Amino acid sequence: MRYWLMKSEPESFSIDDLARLPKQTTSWDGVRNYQARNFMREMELGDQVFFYHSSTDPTAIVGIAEVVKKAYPDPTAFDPKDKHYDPKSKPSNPLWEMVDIRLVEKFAHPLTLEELRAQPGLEKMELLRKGSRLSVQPVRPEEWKLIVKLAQRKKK
DNA sequence: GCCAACGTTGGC
DNA sequence: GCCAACGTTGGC
Repeated sequence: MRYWLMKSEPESFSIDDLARLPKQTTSWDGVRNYQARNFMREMELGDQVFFYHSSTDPTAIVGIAEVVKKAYPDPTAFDPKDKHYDPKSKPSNPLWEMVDIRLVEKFAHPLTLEELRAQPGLEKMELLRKGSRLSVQPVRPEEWKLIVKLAQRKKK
């Protein structure tokens, strides 16, 4: 099983939005970056995903989701009225794909980017790399375990 | 194939 | 709101 991190701006879609959905499941549509798409193609059922809130205050890992459907064509790419429409993607030859994820756990205490940066052992995390913009990225198992432990330990 | 221009992401 | 970093586009 592999571990991942996916970013979302909470103003468009937050972990609370995910929690409110039927079956607490959503399709991760709208990704228009080849590297991010390729990572989604690698995802297997049961893979675990950190849910990250970007462009907010504070930015933070706010919970865990899991992959419940493997990569399949993203229909928003076919819709001219959709914000993420891409005429290069045809139903006969889809360019963009998405996976479905289901909420596993919302952290009682989100781990902020600032806290992650200060944490020994996470220096190599893609999320913390300067200029990193990848919205779907792999997380190393040791990083995953450390972050989960921190989230459980954290008390205010 | 190079690279300047442009649009976007996302932390601050 | 600013702007650095990044990915993509398109002229040459």
